[in-house]
Amino acid sequence: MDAHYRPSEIERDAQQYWHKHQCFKAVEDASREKFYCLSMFPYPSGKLHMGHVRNYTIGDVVSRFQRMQGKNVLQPMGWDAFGMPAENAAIQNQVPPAQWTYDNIDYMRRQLKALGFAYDWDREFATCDSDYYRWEQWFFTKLVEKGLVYKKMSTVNWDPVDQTVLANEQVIDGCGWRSGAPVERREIPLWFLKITDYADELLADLEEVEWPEQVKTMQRNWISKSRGVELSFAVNDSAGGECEPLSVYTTRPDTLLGVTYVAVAADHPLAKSAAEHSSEHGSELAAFREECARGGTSEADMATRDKKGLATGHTAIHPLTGKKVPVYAANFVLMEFGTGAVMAVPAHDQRDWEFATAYGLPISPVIADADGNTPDLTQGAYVEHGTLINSGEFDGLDFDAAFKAIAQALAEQGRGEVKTQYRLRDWGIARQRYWGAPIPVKYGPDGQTVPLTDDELPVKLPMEVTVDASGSPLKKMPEFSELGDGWVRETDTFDTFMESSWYYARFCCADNHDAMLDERANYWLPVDLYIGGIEHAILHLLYARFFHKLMRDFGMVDSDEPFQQLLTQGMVIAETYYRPAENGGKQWFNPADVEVKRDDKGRAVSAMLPEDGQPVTAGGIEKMSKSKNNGVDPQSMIDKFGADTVRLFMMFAAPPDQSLEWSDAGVEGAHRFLKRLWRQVHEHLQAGTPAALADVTLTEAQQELRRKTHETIKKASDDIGRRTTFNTAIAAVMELSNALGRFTHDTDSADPDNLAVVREAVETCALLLAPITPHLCHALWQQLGHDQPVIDASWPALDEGALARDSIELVVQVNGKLRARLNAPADADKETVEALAMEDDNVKRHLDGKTVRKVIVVPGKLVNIVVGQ
RNA sequence: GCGGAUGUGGUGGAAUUGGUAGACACGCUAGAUUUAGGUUCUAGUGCCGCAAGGCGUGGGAGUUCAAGUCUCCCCAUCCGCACCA
Repeated sequence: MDAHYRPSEIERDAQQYWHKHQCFKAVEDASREKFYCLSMFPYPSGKLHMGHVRNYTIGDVVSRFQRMQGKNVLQPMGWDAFGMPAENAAIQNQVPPAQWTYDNIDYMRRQLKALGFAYDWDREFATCDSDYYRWEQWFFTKLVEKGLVYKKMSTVNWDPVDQTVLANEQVIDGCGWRSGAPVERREIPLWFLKITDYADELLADLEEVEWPEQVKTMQRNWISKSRGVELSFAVNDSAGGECEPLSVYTTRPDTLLGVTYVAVAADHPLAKSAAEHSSEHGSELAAFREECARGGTSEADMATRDKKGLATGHTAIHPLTGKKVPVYAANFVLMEFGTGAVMAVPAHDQRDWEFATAYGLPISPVIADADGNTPDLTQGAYVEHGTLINSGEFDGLDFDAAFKAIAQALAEQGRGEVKTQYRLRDWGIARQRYWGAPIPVKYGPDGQTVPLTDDELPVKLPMEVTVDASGSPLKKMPEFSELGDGWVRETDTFDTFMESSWYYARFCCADNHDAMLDERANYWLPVDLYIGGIEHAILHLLYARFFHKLMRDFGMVDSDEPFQQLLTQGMVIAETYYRPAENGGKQWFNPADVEVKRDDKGRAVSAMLPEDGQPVTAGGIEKMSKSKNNGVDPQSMIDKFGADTVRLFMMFAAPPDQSLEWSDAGVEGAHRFLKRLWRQVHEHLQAGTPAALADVTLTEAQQELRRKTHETIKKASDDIGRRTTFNTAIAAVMELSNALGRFTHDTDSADPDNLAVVREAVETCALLLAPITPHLCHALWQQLGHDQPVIDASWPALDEGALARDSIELVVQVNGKLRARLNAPADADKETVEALAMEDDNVKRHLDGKTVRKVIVVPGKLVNIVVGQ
């Protein structure tokens, strides 16, 4: 055995072995328990970043662990290949998006292979392969048949200079990112999927999956089912003429008598007609509407704007009292949301209160506070439920009774009804972009809208294309869009969330050219463990769950949920450094190029660029990104230390669901540990031939090392298998390695009996680390004389007998403060333990002159003696 | 603005069921060995204090024999918000 750890050779050899023996090819086998482990597939943006490495290392560790548990494991990999960056690269570098994408895939595939991930590469595909998206197009036409698809007008960001639709990401401070022109909102007809039809089931089935509670909560809040009342206000214009009644939804019908105004979205038809017809408010209102139409469409944009409003001049008639209240147009009411209008109760809704306060509108309380008094409304609204006041016949009712009575009163007049509503909106799936799957629809000369038939599919995306910043390229390609006889193709493409909503199922049968899915999907699905970033907690995961239910309802899968267990991994973050730039912005420097000075405690005190000797400013620890130039290239780390070191550091530096701070020193530490382990095995093999463990009568020291070995097996098994806290599993193996070092240091290392116990310990290290550092363990296992490769070895078995102890350490507290530690027999009863505690000198000193009031004994842990004066 | 999370030594983190705060690692200090395949080994290292001891898990209150862990309030940071993926 080589005395030195040489990762590049070891990793090459192990990877060649796996490749030659097709170790990771997954074959359906009904007689074996399956385990489908899936990591979120990457967008092929160029090269892997550390976030990918982290994500895929977690998946690989679990896959290899489950394999060692005897499961039939499937771990596939593919490419989420459609999306905007390919178009942006095309504009910048004049490279066709397809070429750019497939080149990136080739490079990133090599990187994944260099990291030694146990993928079944036979199942690989990219979503931009027509073999993949053809099924998506086919499925879309089936959804149309089933009535789950419709077209409606929707608001998009319009760049008036580039004459193109912008994504929210491309809107910076209300302006187009390329043109810099203020963005306008525009209404265009778009395709939608009826995800709201499945809202109830999407809520209910969250109970069925083993997901982090926080993710389930986020999804519940996103769908947000509420019970309320939809009611209508009659409306008069400023001249007293009758208008369309105004429909609003409220979850607080109990506060109906506290309505002092009504607010509508600026783009609500009522605001529009008021702007056009009202002489008094018209021009002012038109200007306000124009102002509201500027800027991005994202909800965060809208909600953080200063709350502004303007009276429309219209009045609404209170449906129960007949009282007249003003109708305002307001920028915080969203047309997309509900009816685009709200009834305002400033006494009992904080946002209404703030608006009323700013615009001098009346605030009238109708709910009593907890003491039954009129609530204090000087500092804000009173939003709790309570007993009704100032509400005429409804006075004295509590929330439930008032809800019922007021809903009934409205219903009797035909002015309202109880309604269940969801915050969830239908899924807009049309994009005015080139690099996506074409939506398989054609339009006829007489305005017909017709989904394509099976024999017209797939609609292949033309690969030779000129992409520029203005508009959709497909629109400008008559050879694509013109079908003759006045028929034209839809030129919008699918939202890329469509592709990522069912790829996990396609991996089960990616080679089937005759069907979207086949029976193999039911062998592998649901995915047993799905791993990916927390940033996907809502949209991607919700859409994929929806798609799974759609496929189920078409009989393609028999499960209700796609992902049984979910692990949301944290971000990879790193320090940032910058200097003020001349244009007023910041020039960012990569941490690898910056030298940090530290004080004698290791605190960073200053940083500078060795290149010019001038200082740079630390900008805080942020997510690795191009914009902050704080990314660390995985490739350079693999080249320097090897894949195993990178994998080990990634898994050791933080638990998987927390953010992980990159540290060069930490990577070196991980590398050091692997070198030490290699050396330990090497020295062990040099020391001689071990006796058979079964024949050895163990000394105390040997027993202790065996106990440590089996404690480590117990902890690592639980940490990896149940808790998925790989960092603590690694720490446990490090402890075993330290114990091993002490043992060989303190005892005769050539003694065959000692060697027997050491052999068990080093083999345990190799097996426990095999999922994490598979190349190194492959080599160690070979060196330890095994014919069978470690990839086919079983997870080590726990010997409960080795864990036994005669005595344990107990802690003695006096009034909760630690005063003594004592050794007690493992099976000592309460009385014995208490007596032992009382005998301790230091304990006696703290009891001196005081009365013992109570003694608490926690068996196997501690004694707490409570004393008073 | 709304929804979700996080906060522990100089640093990353550990403490799984309310029961010894700081495992493991980095860094730092001292010593030894070696002088080059990113050395290795030993000892020390939460803070204050000579010590006894006291203090200590973002801040403030509370429950408990006992709180990093439970409850309430506050602060800071991060993620998502429907066309980034």
